[in-house]
Amino acid sequence: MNYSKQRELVLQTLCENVVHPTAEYIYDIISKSDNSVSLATLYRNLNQLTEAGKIKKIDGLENSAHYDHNTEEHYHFICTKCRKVFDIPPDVANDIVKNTESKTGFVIQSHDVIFHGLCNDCKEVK
Amino acid sequence: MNYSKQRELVLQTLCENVVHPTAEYIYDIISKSDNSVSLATLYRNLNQLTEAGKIKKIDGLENSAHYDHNTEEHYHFICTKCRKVFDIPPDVANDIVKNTESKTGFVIQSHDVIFHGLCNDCKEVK
DNA sequence: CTCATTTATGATAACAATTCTCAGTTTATA
DNA sequence: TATAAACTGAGAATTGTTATCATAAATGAG
Repeated sequence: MNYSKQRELVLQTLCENVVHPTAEYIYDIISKSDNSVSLATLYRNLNQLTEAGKIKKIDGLENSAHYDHNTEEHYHFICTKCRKVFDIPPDVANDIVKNTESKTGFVIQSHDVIFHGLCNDCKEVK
Repeated sequence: MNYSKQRELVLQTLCENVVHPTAEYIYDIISKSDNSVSLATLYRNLNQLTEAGKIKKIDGLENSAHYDHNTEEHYHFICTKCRKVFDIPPDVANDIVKNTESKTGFVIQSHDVIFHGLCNDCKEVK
């Protein structure tokens, strides 16, 4: 993978955002800055960075993929009301991989956990 | 929800298939039979049945949604080689909801777990 | 039964997210 | 500093899914 200004900018933009943005969101942020990255290049780079393990793609949330600069193992929670995405530490399901492998015999390469529900702000309001 | 021949057929086709088919797969099967259901009706009915809790939609696998007639709590494993989808019993992560709720304070309405890896057939072959 | 209302259907257009194509540009390297 | 490899932008193409709308089937009160 060669260096490119655009890829650098994509990665940097993702890292600066604590939220778990979609491609569209990243595109909007970059477009508002002085620089710019075309949509095709943005998607290409998100895929390449994911492939290279430098970022993580989160599927299964709404219609479009979200991206995460945090590549450490962790899970996600999406609030069904405000739609915000939160990180969940992996120790809520400590032996999930070991248990599944021993129960099935399958080899597990990765796993994702997505919770849906109400975050602390939204659960208060009726 | 009124009765309809088409919805009945969609549900029946899904139940007869142990695999976790996509809309396209169901459409192909139905199309090969004497009856038929238009694509629009198929999607409409899959959504309605999901809404009514009679089937389950599985997001986060590949590009398109898969559907499951098993509405009991369970997880899924997709083989990265043969692309087959397997059921995983929920007891591989017994207290995952309780742990997450007590750790975060969030109210969890649902959660999904998806494993990626090699199934028993595919792990043998190098 | 039979008409009115509601709900469902098929055909197809529209849509959103993403990928592909390709000619031109940058980057790395010999 | 020339050459090959990798990257880019613009926009067309693809894919999965939803919306539109005129017609048809299901329901249910009289």
